[in-house]
Amino acid sequence: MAEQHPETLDTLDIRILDLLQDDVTLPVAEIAERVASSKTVVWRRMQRLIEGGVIRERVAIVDHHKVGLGIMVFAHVKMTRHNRDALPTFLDAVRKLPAVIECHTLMGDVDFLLKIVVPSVQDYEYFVWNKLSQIEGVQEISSSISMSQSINTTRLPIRASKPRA
Amino acid sequence: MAEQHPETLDTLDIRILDLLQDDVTLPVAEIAERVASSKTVVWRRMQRLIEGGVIRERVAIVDHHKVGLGIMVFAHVKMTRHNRDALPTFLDAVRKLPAVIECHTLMGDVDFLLKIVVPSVQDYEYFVWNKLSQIEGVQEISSSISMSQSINTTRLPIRASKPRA
DNA sequence: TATGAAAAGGGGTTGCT
DNA sequence: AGCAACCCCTTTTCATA
Repeated sequence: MAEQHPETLDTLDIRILDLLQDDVTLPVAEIAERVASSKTVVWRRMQRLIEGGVIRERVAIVDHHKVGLGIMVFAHVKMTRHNRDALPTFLDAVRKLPAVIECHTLMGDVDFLLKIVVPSVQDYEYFVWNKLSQIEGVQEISSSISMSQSINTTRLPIRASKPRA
Repeated sequence: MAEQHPETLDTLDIRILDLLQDDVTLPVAEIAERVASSKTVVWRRMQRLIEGGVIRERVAIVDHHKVGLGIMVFAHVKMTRHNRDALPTFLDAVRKLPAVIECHTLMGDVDFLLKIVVPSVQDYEYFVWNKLSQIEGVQEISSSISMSQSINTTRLPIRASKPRA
């Protein structure tokens, strides 16, 4: 397991992150102005946030409609009961499918929740029959098409970390 | 409705997007080298992609564990049948809840799928009772905690747009 | 009209105080 | 922590095909 415990973030860190979560292209000087601090301080904080892995990555977010990936689907995948060894196998297999942009292990009876993007419903049908259901140990797949994403953000609501109870 | 039809993207656009989806901080010169093109050409393409909205935004992705938002939950929300006017109300209300980072309208009987991040299970309990279930028209909420995110990327698998059939 | 080169400007980065 | 110099990258302009 990687170290993923909360870092100690003060108000300044949080305000910097708030801005960066909206726009990484903001000049350091402007961030400094907005958070009422200095260029040097903000720059050093940003380095710490990046090196400490608080900022995992800085990326371009692409509009899925604009690139012909109009269909977004959530697929609940249930695995056969007696083959728990198949879980890593499933993850390896699913990692090779670039249409799968999220894969969550859920508590409860549904084993995985996948978020998938494809060009069309036909493509999704193909994907399910020829890719997903072919993976060993997959027992049941139930799919829900997302008709619209009224909220779809990468922005996390960061607050000052509470001291551990 | 905003124009969201696929743009015509050639191989060069796609290769640029592939790099930018991983790292927006790459210098134009280096992108040019990697895609075997020139600085000027790549720069102009990037401008078009940004202005055309293909690149929706350029953001910092924050590790939710590192900022104390260790609990990620998917909530299926079912609305009361006879109050379809409540849908926009629901969306407005949910937009005011920063813990909700995604809200999808699904086909079928479940009306909404929400992705929510909170510090702890206790916070989620509070969130459901005092926020989510208080919204008018909400009939039923069923929640699944994500135990782990083995895939969690913003990267879309972009291919050359097929001509419309 | 699209490209390449090169100049000009701004911002990131570093070292010093 | 602040300041300032430096260097690199972005952005613009201009010349060319």
